[in-house]
Amino acid sequence: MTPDTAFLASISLFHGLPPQALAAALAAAREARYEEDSFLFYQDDPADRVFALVSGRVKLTQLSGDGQQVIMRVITPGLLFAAIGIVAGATYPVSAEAAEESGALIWTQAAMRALIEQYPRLALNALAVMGVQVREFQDRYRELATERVERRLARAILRLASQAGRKTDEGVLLDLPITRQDLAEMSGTTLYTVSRILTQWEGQGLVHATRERIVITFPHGLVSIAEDLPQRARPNAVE
Amino acid sequence: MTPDTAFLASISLFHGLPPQALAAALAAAREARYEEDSFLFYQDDPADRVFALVSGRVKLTQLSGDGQQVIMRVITPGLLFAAIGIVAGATYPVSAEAAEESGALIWTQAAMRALIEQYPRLALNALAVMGVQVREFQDRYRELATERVERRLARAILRLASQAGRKTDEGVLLDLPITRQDLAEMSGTTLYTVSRILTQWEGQGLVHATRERIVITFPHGLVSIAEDLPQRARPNAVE
DNA sequence: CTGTTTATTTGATCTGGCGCAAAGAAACCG
DNA sequence: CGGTTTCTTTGCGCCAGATCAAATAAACAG
Repeated sequence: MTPDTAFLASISLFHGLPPQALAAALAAAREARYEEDSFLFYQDDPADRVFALVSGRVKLTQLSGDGQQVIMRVITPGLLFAAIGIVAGATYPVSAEAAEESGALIWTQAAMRALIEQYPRLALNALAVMGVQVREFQDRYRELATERVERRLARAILRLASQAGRKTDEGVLLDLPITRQDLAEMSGTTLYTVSRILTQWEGQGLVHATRERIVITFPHGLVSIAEDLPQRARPNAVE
Repeated sequence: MTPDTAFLASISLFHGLPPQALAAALAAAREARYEEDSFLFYQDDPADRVFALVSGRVKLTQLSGDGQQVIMRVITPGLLFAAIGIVAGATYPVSAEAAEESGALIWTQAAMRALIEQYPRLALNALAVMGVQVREFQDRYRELATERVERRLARAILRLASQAGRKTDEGVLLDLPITRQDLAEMSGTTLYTVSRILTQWEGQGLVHATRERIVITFPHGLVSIAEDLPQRARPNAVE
């Protein structure tokens, strides 16, 4: 499970870099393990490190003044996060919590800046990574401002499926433990509403949801809801 | 009104750069004028230029599939926007529309990349600019997911005041024409609700709102609402 | 196996704020 | 200046979805 340069090459931050750059990056990183429910860093901590997940799952959450929590992203292996740690003087806008036993590569800000100095391409890659994030949050912001809960939930689940979906004979399993509360925090609603919508989808044969486990049995149906296409029920579904 | 290097130095992208870098940047830019209601670029256009506003006002808006519009940012002179244009292969996530007659400096992607090559510090500055944006949208996303309309509207108005507020003897004037519809699109609600809340605030002596014009007569009251402090009405307000 | 904790469902109730309609009111234009 | 356009207000009905309460149900600890 010790990461190699091939692993690094799969991380968007390192795309297009020469082998010796990958080797240097690997040498500059340190690896750390985190047990379930432990925190990698907290919101408002000085952002002085950059992370890449090697194994496990990490949730990035933001807390409001009155204690309400929102899940910003779920990190799966191969993803870079806390990229803001490259920038001097910043603080983390979210907290990072291991949803299960996890391993991560860590670069200090100094190490990352030294790498950038040597391989300026890294800075452009980092800009691209940030750009994707700006876009994603603008999109999600608009969704939240203009769209119904059902559609937002469909999108949240499809997003999860795209990064942690595993094909089984029953359908696409979301390969991470996820509660109704988590889904609510990802789509800006309440666990009650999530529960009701899932029950309804279950009746339409779109998903099979049990405790902390979601299987998408008819992905096209969810896509229809997310995109607002007309027909929704699964063909042959028992109504 | 022709911008000089002093103007460039005030733009966050160019912070800490040596004078000759500013001169080079100025030489690499071209200036353009836009009349009211004209578009600088459209959402989903290839992002191949970076802009800095010299004069006027520009609205960055995002349109959803079914035609609903959201205002992402209001750009005032001295602000950099469309920074995503530095990154190869991206598209603009928003449209940019001149809210009044405006002037902007424009760098092509090629020009900007050449500058970065020469002054790598630029890349780190660009990262910082993007980082601020990621944070801002994450914050606003959470607000939208967890907070009431009244508070979101208070925040939207205070945000506008911080970048386009002008002190008058009546209070802080939002120095740009802004409709109820605009405010609704900035805070994720409808123009009806905005109108009602403003009327209510007017009664509490917090603001003075007329056609396309907002004066904050008791800023502390708005802050109280934005931060959820207890007392709200203006002392001596006529109820 | 049993008690406890954590997650889920479901009914009942309530309400913030949306959407419509219609009537001002201010700006704009020929 | 008179007609038109644009912006704003306000009453009214309504409903998506939040909130509350309580009953399962699944996992877990000892």
